[in-house]
Amino acid sequence: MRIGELANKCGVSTKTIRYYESIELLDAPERTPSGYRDYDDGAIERLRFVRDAQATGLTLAEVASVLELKSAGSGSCAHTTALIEEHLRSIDAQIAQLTEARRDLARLAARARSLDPATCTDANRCQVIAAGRETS
Amino acid sequence: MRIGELANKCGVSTKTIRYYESIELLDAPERTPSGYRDYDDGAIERLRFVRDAQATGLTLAEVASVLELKSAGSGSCAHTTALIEEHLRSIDAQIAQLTEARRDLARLAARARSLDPATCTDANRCQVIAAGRETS
DNA sequence: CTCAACCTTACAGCTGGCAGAAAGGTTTCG
DNA sequence: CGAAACCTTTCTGCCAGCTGTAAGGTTGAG
Repeated sequence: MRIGELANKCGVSTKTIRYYESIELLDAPERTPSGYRDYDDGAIERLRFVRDAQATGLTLAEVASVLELKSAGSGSCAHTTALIEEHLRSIDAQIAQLTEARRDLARLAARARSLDPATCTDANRCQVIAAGRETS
Repeated sequence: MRIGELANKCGVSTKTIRYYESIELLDAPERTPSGYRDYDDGAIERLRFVRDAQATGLTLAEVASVLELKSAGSGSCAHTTALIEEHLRSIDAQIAQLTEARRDLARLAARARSLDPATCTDANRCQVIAAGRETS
C-alpha cells in the first residue's frame, strides 16, 4: 500500500504521515524499487492508534513515548495510564485557569456595558480596561 | 526615559518593548542624539494598557486593533467591549472543549485502572486507547 | 504515447510571544 | 580614565503540528 492509500484510510494527509515518520512516530516502511513507501496493514493500526491517542489530548511526544516503551517490550498499559492521568490533571489546570480568566472577563464586560462610551476619549486609557485593572 | 527604565516601570523586558514596537503595537519613540529610544510618560500608560489588556486574555493582535481604532479617533469602548464579549465566547468554547476531552479522558482512565496490564501485549493495540475508541 | 495522478526530497513558512547571542556604541560612577 | 551597566541592530531559535512549494521521477488508464 502506498502513502496516499494509507492516508485516505486513516483520514490524514500524506504530509502528516511523512512528518510522523520524520519525528520517529512511525517506523520507516519498506520501499518499492522506485522508492515509494510501501506499507503493510499493520501501519493502519499503528497510525490509527496515533490518531486516537492524539484525540484523547496526548501530544505527539507523549504518544511517541508510549509507543517507544511498548515496542521495547517493557511497555504496559501502566505507562499509558500514568500519562492519561497526568494529562487529566493538566486539563483540570487549564480549565481552572480559563474559568478564572472567564470570570475576570465577564466582570469586565459587565462594567463595560454600564459605561458611557462617550466618556472614553483618551487613546491610552480605556475605561473598560482601566476598570478591570482597578478591580483586580 | 530610556528603554530599560520603561521596562522596569512596566514589568516587562526591553526585548518585549522592542518586539511590541516591531509589530506596531507601540509607537516608535523619539531618539536621543546617540540613537537611544527616549520615551515620555505617555508610553508608560500605553504599555500598561497593553499588558492589562493582554492580561484579560486578548491577543496582541486584538490589543493592536483596539489601539488602532482608538488612535484613529473613531474608537470607543464599544469596540473593546465587542472584542471582550467575543473573547468571552471563545473562552466558553475552549472550556466546553476541554470539559468534553476531560470527560472522555476520565472514562478512559477509569477503564485503564480496571484492565490487567499483563494482557496488553500488542505494540500497536493498547487496550486503554482501543477501549476509548470503541466506546466513543 | 500521453496525460493525470501519484510519488519523491528538501526547504520555507505559519501561529504567538518572546529569549538568546553576537558585535558593537554610550553613559555614568568612582 | 577605566569598568560596569546600559544601549543599539540583526539574526536565530523555541514550542507543536503540520502545510506549501519547487523540482523532479513513476505509474496506470485510455
